[in-house]
Amino acid sequence: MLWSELLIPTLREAPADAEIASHRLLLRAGLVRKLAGGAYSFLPLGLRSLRKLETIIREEMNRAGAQEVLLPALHPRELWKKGPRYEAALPVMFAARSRTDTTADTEFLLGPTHEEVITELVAGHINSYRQLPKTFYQIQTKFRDEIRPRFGLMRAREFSMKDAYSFDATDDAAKLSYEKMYNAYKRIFARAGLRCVVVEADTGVMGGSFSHEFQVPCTIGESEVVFSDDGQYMAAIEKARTQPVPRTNPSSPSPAPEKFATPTAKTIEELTSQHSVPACDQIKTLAYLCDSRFVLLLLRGDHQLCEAKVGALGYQEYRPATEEEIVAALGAHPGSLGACGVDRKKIFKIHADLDLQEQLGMTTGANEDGFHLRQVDMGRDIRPDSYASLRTAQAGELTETGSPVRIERAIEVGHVFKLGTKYSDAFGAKYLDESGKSQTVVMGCYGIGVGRTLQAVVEQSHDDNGILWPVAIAPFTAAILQLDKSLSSEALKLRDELTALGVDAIVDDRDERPGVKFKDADLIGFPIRVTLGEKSLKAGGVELKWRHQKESTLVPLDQAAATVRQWAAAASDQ
RNA sequence: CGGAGCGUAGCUCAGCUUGGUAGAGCACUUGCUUUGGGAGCAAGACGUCGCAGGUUCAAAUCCUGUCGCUCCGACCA
Repeated sequence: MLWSELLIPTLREAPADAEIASHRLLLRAGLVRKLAGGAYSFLPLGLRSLRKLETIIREEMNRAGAQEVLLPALHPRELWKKGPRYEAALPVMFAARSRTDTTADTEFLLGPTHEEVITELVAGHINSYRQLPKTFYQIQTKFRDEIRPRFGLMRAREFSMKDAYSFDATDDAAKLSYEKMYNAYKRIFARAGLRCVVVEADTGVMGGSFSHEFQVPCTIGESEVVFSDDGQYMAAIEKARTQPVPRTNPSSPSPAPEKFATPTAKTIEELTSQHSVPACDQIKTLAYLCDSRFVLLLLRGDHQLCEAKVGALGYQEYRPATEEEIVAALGAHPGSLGACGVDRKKIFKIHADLDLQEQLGMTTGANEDGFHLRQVDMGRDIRPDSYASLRTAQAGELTETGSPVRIERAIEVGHVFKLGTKYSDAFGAKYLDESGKSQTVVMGCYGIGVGRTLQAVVEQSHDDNGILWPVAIAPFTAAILQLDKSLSSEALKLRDELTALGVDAIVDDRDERPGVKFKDADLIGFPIRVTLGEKSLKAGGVELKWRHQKESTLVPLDQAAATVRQWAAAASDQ
């Protein structure tokens, strides 16, 4: 390829609306351009990298026995209504109106993901255990009406995703499929030159029995991952469980709860400062509407609710109750709420955090404005319907084995779920087993954000001058900087030799000063730079230089191609 | 959806307070010089000042509305 023929609009200055390094670099290096919020065009160089990443993904999917399909982006609304998460997914789906739509609802939705489509397909075509297992994958554009697209490709409204779906006869077989995908993912990210960690994760709206996230630790990440210092424990914040800072639990039951006036204490902090009740001795009472029913969530005063864990209780939809709803159900305003002696007819469930189990001598709201109760014993006075992990882990707390944890931000590049039968039940994906009995197919699903992964590589691998692409997904492995017009035939010959050896190279044939070419090559970050100029020829050939190293190597012109190939091959083997 | 900020040339930004003929640097075109880390000189081209209304003799500038973008938060399969 000739530089002069391609559209490579590098920018000397960063566009003002790009905040993070990788976003700025993708724009400055001329890899992508924004069309609208959350919608990006890939320019020739950006597309080359994207395609290389997709190729890696395809190779690993195929190696793991998955087969590729291409599914529509246009989904009938009826299909989603038939599925198990229509209500929950509705807010993020773009609707597409057809001319023939007559009702208020549109007939079509733009697919945010494809479990419904693939399960419907499989339900219609797989009838026998002999046809299982099967794993399908697709790499294509998905649409999500993100409330707040940001950071370029990191969270876009239109984005490329690889999704795979496994279908198995039994739960054990499904676990095997899951493991295959899990291992394929590790290979994919390793080949893409990405350092990532795998953590236990929450299944969220997707549902299912367990899942793992592939996370790239990075300060601008939007996920939080809990790591233990001894390296034994890693988990998504939505899943993490740690031991709380201990409180001193009285050894014997309290006397009966005692009401006391707290006219100006509406918060945990005010109760601590005005009435000397440590936060850890308080019960925080949060009112939520879960699947339209009133639910109380109880936490220790010094703990924070982790909303994802509310979903893990089995609720599909949940939100904090409004003040009106709270007064109607409890008769008091936020700041004086408690679960003692509440009218259970108005309250569907009371869920308490694990760290409240068997706690004695707690203080909580009296459900009467301006009053609290002390000497509250969980088992005697509140009797929650369940104890579950509800709180957010905090840095410095200990794992079960006693190692302190820290919390780091990370970019979620992949997520694998063992789904179970949530979708196959809804779509009637059944098969006949060996004994002729009808069974439900067991599923798993496995996603990779392709554009996000590409950007994560840039975020993880750059310096002040630009990107440092791994050989595997660089737009071109080598850039030949032709510094003198007169050397055009030498440059092209070198390019052709490299091509013949399987190394893709771009020739910077522009009529630009050397400095411009060096700067642009560094900015885009081609792994290997080949400098060809009168000066280098006089010195004995061409200069070869790794993007990530300072020193260059002088190589005779006729050995240049072979040497570049060696370098590239060595890097790929690592 | 709450909070904050920004929309002026392809990019970075000034001008707005105090209304009076649209600016700079970079990029682009042409010429000359230069040529190993974002060259110099000269000449040139490039704008419905986000959009709509209003005030005014006169609006990039003041007022109202609206749209878009960015950041923080909430949300996130």
